[in-house]
Amino acid sequence: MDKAFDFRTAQARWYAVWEEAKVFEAKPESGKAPWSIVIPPPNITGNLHMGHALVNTLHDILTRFKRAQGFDALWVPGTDHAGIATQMMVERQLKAEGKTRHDLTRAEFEQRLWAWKEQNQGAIEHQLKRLGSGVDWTRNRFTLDPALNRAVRHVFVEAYKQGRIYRGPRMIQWDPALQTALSDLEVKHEERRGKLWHLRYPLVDGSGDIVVATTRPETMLGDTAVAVHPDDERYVHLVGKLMQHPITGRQIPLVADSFVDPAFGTGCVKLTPAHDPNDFAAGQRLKLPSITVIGFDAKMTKEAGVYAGLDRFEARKRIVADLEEQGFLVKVEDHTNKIALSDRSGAVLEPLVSEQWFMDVKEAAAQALAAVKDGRIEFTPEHHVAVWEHWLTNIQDWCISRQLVWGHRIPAWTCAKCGHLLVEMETPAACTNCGSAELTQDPDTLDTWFSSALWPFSVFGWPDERPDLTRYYPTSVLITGYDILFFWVARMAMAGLTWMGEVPFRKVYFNSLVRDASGQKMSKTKGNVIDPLEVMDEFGTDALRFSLAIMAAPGTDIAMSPARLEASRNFCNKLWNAARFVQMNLNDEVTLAVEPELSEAEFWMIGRLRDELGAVDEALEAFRFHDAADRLYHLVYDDFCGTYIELAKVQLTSGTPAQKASILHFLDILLRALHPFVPFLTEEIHEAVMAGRLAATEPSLLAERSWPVKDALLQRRGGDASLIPAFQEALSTVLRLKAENGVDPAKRVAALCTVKTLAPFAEALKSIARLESVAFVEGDLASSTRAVAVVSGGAVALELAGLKDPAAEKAKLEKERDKLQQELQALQGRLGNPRYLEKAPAEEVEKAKALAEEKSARLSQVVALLG
RNA sequence: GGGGAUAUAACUCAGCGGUAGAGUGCUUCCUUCACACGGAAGAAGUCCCAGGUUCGAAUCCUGGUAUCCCCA
Repeated sequence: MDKAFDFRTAQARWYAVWEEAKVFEAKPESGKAPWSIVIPPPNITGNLHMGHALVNTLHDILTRFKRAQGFDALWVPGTDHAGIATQMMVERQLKAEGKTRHDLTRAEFEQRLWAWKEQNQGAIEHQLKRLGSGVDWTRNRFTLDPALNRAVRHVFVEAYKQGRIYRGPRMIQWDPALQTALSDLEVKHEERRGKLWHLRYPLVDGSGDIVVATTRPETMLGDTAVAVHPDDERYVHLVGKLMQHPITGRQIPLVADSFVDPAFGTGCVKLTPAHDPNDFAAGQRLKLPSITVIGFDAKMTKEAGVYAGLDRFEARKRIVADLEEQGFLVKVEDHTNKIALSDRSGAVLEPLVSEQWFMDVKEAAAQALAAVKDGRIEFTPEHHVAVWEHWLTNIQDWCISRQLVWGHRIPAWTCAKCGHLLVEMETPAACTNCGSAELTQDPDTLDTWFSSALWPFSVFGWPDERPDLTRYYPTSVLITGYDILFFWVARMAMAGLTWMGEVPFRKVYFNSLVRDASGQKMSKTKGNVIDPLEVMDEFGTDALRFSLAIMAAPGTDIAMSPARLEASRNFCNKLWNAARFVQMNLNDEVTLAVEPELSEAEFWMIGRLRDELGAVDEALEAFRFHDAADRLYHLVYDDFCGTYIELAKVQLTSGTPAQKASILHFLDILLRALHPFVPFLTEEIHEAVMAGRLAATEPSLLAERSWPVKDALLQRRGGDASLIPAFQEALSTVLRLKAENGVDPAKRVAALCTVKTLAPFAEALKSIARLESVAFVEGDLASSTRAVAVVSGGAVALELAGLKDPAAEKAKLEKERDKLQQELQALQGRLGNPRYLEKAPAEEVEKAKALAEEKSARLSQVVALLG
């Protein structure tokens, strides 16, 4: 083995080997219990970023863990067609060629889109492999696959028949830049500094004026009323009167509706049902006409008269100027208002009435809500339940049609002859009403999330009955970001419950956001993006994965930093070198089949492994990835390398095969436990160390070996393992005395110890602390030629002749005495409190008593040394 | 306007009723038979503030303050 872990070699080799051995393929015939998870399909436009790296690392850890536990573990991969994002990319490409999509036929444009998909899909898949993601590539899916299209059509047709999907004119959020409708979720509200214009509307009967306040004067051309609150005493007597519109001259009534906020502006608002969601609703309640003055191109329509053809913002300026000139502008105030922006294009959205397809999700929402409330779906962290509840109880119908080409085409046809609407699974040849063959398919496609919602069952072949579907649905776990709680998680829950009659996943883990070292969100404009691909080249994939895992505390964002990555790289190298040390001291006789010889150090190590791996197991089941990784880190660093190998060095370098076998076993157990976290490193070590030493029944790939928690060796108990902590204390105390007294670490001095039980560790102490001798004696160690310190159960001393500084020595002891006295006082205070003795658990009291005794013993030792 | 989260060592964060923890950084020392991507010793914290519950609170409750996120 090389002196340092060469992650480049390991990363390049193993993925192909695992794939070749079909390690990641589901084994439905295996007779094992199924465990399944579906990937949150990355966009085909995507490149691996830290968010992907985190989600997929966690997926991979769980999947490898479950596979090792003996489940038939399946991780289904796939990619998402990402309607808007992809179409934007291709349109940009066309623009570079000096064209727009309208220069192409629909078929030609579609061809360009597919070509782009073919070119780019491979990138993200390759990057997932680099990360080590053990997905079942034989089950790879794409959201526009014909099979998945069947699922989409099936749902659309069935839902239409049931009345859950309908078409109609509604007010929707229109993106003038992308020329499509959006759903409410794709809208971002942003605060902007604007104006509040106060406008005078004269009453027709000449009895005065009404002053309305508006943030959007350009829409006034579409006014069909002015509204006040029905309880507003200032205006109630005027309700029903007519006003003359200051620009159009049209006569419009003053109406009352309780949606008006009397405190806003003047308490009078103009009503423009065609251009504002509130006004649209009020217009319907009050049966007001609706006049559209802004078109889908965001320009003023013919209805806008002299302003027709102007851009909406230009029209605003002109209208305000004209009003001012004609004396209708009362005043202008500064005003911050929330405006609706497109999450995708950033354009200011225009609320417009438009003929779109909608899905009524009220019933499904109620089901999804119930599933979380009654525990059929469990959330980690739990607090997302509150958000889930809030959203699902206030849910609106979902606008599912998009004026895009890239996506699932809506399976609806209109008959040119009789106007009949057909919604069908298969493309109809003739109108079912009049028999005409002149049918035109709806040009629109469905919201990308429509197909994503079906993902947990469409990937298994639904609506067809497939063995995979019955075996792997519902999936076991979903891991995804909380930012798509509504977009995706909620919709999958609703779809699963509606179409499968069963939740799509039993547990949902919401992963954290990956931020930069100072906790800032990563963004290209800030220039603080850490690219996982670069990290994998610089620190290694295993270091990246381990860093992500050890920081993945549920509910807390991850601050990724080079320092953390370095720590993980060092950890990988540490494990590598421990393995290297073991490997270089083995001969062919040492195999995992050899019965290990166990002594105190081994029993101690077994105890550590048993405790910690048990905790790792629990942590993984509860999605406490950071806890699991942290325990493994310390198990390797402190316990295995720091303590055990030091103690077992003699056995390792010159012991019997039986003695070496125990060390080999421990390493084997650690490799199996760490494999889900750092698969490349551990597989590489496994090959270097375990090849030829595995039992014939064991798989030769670590990726196929079992989870070590139930390993027979870990069940062994015996020996006085509790001596090890005492030994560690004695050792570090000796080293401290050397350092404090300025003794060169290499200088061999004589040591004395009053803790007789540590006699068996004399040789270990001598060699690790580099002492001349260790003598076990009784009585007081105090002497002017010795540096002395108290340890649990006694004291240790170094013979230093003239080297030490008596004053400093005394000060140290006095400080320790004071501290002990303080601690003892606190403990005795507690133990002297009758209410404590009465109410605290007996176990606690016992612990406090034992501790008090220990402190007291130490204190008398210190006092004795001080003379 | 409504909802949620977070405040712990210089930095980034664990812990979340019973004696304050990690990684990094810092100080001092060590090229000792795997590892300087290493080893050893050490310094460093009114656990945001104020009340309350409790034998006992960094940990639970209430109210502040600050920061962040989501929804309208």
